Amino acid sequence: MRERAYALIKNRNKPRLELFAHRIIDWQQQHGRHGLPWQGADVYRVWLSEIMLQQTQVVTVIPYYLRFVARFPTIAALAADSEDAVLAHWSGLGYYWRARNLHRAAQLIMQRHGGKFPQHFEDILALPGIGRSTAAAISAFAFHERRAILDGNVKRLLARYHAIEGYTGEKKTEAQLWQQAEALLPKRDVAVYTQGLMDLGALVCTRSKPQCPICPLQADCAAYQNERVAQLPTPRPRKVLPERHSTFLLLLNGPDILLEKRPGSGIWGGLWCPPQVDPRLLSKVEDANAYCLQQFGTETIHTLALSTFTHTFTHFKLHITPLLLQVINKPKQIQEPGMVWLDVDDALQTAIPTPVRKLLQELLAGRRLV
DNA sequence: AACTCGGGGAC
DNA sequence: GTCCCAGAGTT
Repeated sequence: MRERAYALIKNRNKPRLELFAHRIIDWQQQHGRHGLPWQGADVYRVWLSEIMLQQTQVVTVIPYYLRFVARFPTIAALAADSEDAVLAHWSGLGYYWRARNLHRAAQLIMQRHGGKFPQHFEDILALPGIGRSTAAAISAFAFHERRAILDGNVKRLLARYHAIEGYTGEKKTEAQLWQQAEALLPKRDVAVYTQGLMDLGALVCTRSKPQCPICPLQADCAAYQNERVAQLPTPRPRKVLPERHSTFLLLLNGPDILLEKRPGSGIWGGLWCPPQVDPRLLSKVEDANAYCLQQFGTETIHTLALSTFTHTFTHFKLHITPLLLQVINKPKQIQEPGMVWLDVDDALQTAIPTPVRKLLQELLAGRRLV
């Protein structure tokens, strides 16, 4: 507290905008995060970390990041490998278009930029999966360029610091926040400053129970002065989640299960899933046998409905009823190229979404593969 | 401007 | 259960 007061007096001749950055940089060097695996790494690793960290917290990302760089150590290695291999290493992290864009961008870098990650902001921004904020973060961290980021942490921090009202996802509010983010940029030490903003948002200016007493911005934080910290930023408008129902057809032939590749766009794009069917098409469980015979040419000798569970997405709830179908044949001729019979153990190593992974693991644990 | 993309941590 | 996280792309 006394140190901060002294800092304010000591820097009284500095312009106020510069003082903000100075406090962030000072705080980062003393209290920020320094041991993250991508900090100080090459631009490929900085890029990868920024993509993985979109809408995903640091603790969740770290194990995925380490496995990913071990498997794909360079842009060239990433570009040369298959999309399936990339998705398999993304399996469970969510927002799978991030992985497909990453893979596509790696190939574009090989073509357009001779395998060297572009250094110019406009070229970085032009890569798929990289928007304004991510391009700025890469530019700041890897190239020490003076660019403003605006991620969830910074939005919350600035909304409080300037007491900006309105949902931060709203265009008008976001425009104000971008303007502030640009205005507050320091002339130098942009990498440390950017990391400081993120860390202060993640560690001190948290969504709930922010640590205002130890915050370096407390002295002139508008929300703190007005006792509006708990009310800012304005929360996202509430809305009721629509609900959908789906039956997962778990076709089992000995140790093998039938999976099909989902289309590139939409939920779980590019991932492998058991065939799904609208439960309204099956008036009774046995209807699934006829359905599978017609669709896949399989003859079922035993059918068992497992208990329904719910998977919640950002915009809807999915009620999943798994239907276990023991089949006695595995048609040689696969109708679609996007279909495959896989040993359940192998299926767990491929690109599957989390609810499918949980189902397969329960299947193995329950020894229901007979 | 409004929607669509997962999954998990924190509460 | 709710809310949000190192957001971007599409319409």
